Amino acid sequence: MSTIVRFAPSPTGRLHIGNIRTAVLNYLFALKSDGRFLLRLDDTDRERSTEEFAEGIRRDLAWLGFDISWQVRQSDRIARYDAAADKLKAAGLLYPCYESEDELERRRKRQMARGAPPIYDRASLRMSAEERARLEGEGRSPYWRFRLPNTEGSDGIVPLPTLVSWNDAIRGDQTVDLGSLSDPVLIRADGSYLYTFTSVVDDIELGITHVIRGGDHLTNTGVQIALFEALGAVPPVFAHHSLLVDAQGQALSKRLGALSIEGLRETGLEPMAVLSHAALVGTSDAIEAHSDLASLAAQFSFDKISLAPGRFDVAELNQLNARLLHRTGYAPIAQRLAALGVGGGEAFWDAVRGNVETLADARAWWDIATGTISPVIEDAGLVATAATLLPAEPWDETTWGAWTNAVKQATGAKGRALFHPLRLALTGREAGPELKHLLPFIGRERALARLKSSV
RNA sequence: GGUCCCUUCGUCUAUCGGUUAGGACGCGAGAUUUUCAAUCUUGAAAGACGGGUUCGACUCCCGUAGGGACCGCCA
Repeated sequence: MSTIVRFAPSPTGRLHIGNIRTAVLNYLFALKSDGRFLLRLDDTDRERSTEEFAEGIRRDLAWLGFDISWQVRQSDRIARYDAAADKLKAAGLLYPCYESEDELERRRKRQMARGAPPIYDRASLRMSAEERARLEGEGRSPYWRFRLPNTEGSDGIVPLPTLVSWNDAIRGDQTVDLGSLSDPVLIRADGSYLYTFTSVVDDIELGITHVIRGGDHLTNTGVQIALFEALGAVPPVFAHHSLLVDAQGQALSKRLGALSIEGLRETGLEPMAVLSHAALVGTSDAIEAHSDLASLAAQFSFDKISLAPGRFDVAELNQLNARLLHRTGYAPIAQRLAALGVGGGEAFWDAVRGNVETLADARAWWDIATGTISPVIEDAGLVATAATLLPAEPWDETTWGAWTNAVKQATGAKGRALFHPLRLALTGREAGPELKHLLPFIGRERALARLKSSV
């Protein structure tokens, strides 16, 4: 059986680095096992899901370089959920409940205050048919709960400890006690379905073989395994990775806009830098920039994924991005450079690539070379002398050496005393690419003007 | 309040009872660049704490501390 995995975000917000970690882990596993990757938009929450977010998610994934040619959305699959729900109702595994949300909330708080677990007491399950009829007569429409199989040996109502276990591809043997959980709500009072249910129905019908998701779903998995079985299906393999925390070790908040993929893209990061970091953080592999997904996939393995929370550090991501760019040749990015208005072709890129953190920095260097800058005159005398010694054009890579030697002879300056004032006057910057490479792009006219800017 | 998970150099981690505790990033130094940045080489740097078990513990057990997840008519 060939591998099928899915990434199932809900279009209630933009993707952030934590989501991408889940996405890339799924994607790499599919790639490595020659399987398929499904993008499933979990949009059953009508209140919060929007088409705009759905579009944003697709854009983010496309930018990252995922092949998202196979997509489904849960809002298109309601008939499937209806059928599965009917099946459960017929088997007496889905029962109507009539408490209001407020009532449930109050009840939970009371239980917590008493130090008791906030578990639903199955009050509606104990209800007589007459009572149900009366409530419905009043116009109350029920919401529906799945009756967890945790009453073996009891009266059928009182839950008993019931362990569900599975062998997690990342965490090893896991168990969840269904006896300590509430019967999950599967259908809202308005008739819409909840994730716990739709996810299982889809996983069954779309033939998902591996569910790779965050550890925040660990308890869901216990419930969902019971659902798979209630629907007569064999559960897929589950793999729960740890969640990401920020550089301070705090939980990654979805509110942090800068960590959205959109935000990362806007700051000029390369997709492969983001992907490399997302795939490698919290694994035993070195965090280094890979140039393509295939190379990341080649070394993917569940047992390399740590159980401890992964630490996401933007500074590290920037570093990764810089290193990726440093070793990127001209051809793959020629178009993007042109789009940024960077000229000079391959020679210019080779001159500056060691000094860029993002591609936009190449534009900054192009502007420094060919635009208007504010020269910094550190040593007016030396700079003035240098101006008079500028060779005639044409200039090439040997010009810098010949010129600085002449300046050295004339002034006696050498080393830092010679080069630092020249760099400051020519570029206005403390650090930068080798001037031997940059000087030809500045050209004699601009160089002369910059050197003479002190007078 | 309950259940579950995690804790090794600054960071991400290797080790699955016996190691000089290894690697990667970052940091320091050297080389190179007649300057800087980039690049290359190299160095420093670690088992949360307290108890056990054992000839021997980073590794197994218990406790403490810290962090995380879940306990929704969210996903």
